[in-house]
Amino acid sequence: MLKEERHYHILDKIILDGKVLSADLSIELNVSEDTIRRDLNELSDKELIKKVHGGALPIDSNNLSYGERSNFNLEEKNIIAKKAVNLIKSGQVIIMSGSTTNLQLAKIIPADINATIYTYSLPIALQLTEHPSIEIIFIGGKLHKSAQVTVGLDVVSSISELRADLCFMGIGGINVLNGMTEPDWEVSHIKKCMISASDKVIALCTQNKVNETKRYTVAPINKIDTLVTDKDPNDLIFKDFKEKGVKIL
Amino acid sequence: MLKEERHYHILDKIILDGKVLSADLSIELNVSEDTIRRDLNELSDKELIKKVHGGALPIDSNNLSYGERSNFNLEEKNIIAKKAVNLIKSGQVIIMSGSTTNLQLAKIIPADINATIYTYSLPIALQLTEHPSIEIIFIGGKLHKSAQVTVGLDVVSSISELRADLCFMGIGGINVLNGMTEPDWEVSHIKKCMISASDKVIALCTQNKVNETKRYTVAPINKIDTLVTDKDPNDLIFKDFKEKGVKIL
DNA sequence: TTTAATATTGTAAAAAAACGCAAAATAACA
DNA sequence: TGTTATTTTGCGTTTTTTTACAATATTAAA
Repeated sequence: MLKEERHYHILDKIILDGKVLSADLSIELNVSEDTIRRDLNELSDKELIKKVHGGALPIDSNNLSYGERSNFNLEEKNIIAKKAVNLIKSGQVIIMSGSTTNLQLAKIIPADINATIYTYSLPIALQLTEHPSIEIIFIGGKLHKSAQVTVGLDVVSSISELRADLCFMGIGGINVLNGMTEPDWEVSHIKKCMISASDKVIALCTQNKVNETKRYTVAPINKIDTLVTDKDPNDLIFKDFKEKGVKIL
Repeated sequence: MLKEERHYHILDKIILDGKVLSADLSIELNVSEDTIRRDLNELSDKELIKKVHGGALPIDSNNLSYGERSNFNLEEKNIIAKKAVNLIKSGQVIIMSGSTTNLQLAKIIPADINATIYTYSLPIALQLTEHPSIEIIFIGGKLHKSAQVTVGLDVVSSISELRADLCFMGIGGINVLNGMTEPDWEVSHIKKCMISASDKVIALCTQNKVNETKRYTVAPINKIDTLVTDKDPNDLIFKDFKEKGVKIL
């Protein structure tokens, strides 16, 4: 086994177990404790772990990862995600659709939030596994390969059986007259279920989706509680939405 | 063999095995270690691999999941995967457990195979989305973060409702007397369901799991149809298994 | 404090890398 | 075609890295 492999193994184990013991690692990796100590010293020099008597501990960086990430991107979807993340409170049950905006949102949920999130998107679920306290329920079904989400009757029936406080929904198009619309029939159906399963519906919506209309209807405009957008909420484009009782963020 | 060919070979192997050793490559490609080192240097200059003492590692190993990275038995698991992949035929319905051996298997399913695969492992599902014709059904439920698989009652009940031809199962331990065993209660339960849902059970098993016994029983030895291993099937260690009617591959 | 576990330091041996050079293969070109 | 330049490769030598072992010092815990 290569030295770097051992290093990765040690880092993984430290994350998973919260600590490592030199003696354990020596047996596990089949090298002398001496070598392990040298490994720990190197990792410690790189400030990746905290070496202590008998082994090593993780370097505390809970807020680091969050801070690092949230500084990074300044694109539209991130603006939306940053606004939307404030709507999440501990204890809530949340459904997320499979949009990239929701993926960005999943990345920036603060570590101290403690909620249950239902999703049918593989990338979002994977992202959420890095969060320390979110409970993730993956909604199973037939996997749509390119979109990496599950679809089909299983998904529909699973969603209809649950109740959520919030539902974060990416949208295909939105428009005062036709409400929310989707280009894909199956997705439109799933989103209908999501809406009726949730107390509040939050639509995540980049500027370019406003006043678009797609083939299949999801819901009339008044079903939406809050529309989160990358633009100024006071923009004239949202006037009609406001009159229908939709909050703009 | 051309230099470029070697380069492709090295890159392939690094993706598949998670590492390469200069010494191995030298024998495998029939050139001196010197040449291999020069190859590795070039690939490393192009930032396609990470060269380390003794060989090289993939460059993006830090965004791999726990299971994919800290995985010393990858070569053995690959040998198993290569044997097991021949058992897959078009038209079959297959259940896969969440082991890394199954992940390796998922990577090498030939493109012309046309089957339906049920899984409850996020990494396996994600891997399978790259296959052109496999139909993937993801079994939903509560997500176990570090293992990146769904667990719980939802999974159990989903599995009990289906029928499969084959079931590829990673195992915690195996032993003629106690049969298949698992260290985790929930997993043991899920695997029981998998077995009773499948016509044939294929156990994927590295040498070191043989004659191990874990806390929870999954099934007696005669429930296993085929045991796929990285060792020679004629090894004496498998004698007792054969007498119980288990095929060894 | 005493004792057992863990660290440190120095050393030696083994493995691997780097270097320089020359032979061989390949490409370039008159 | 023959000649020359370039690339590729292998080999011996030197240097560096990695590792284990032993002796000694330090730490933590009973």
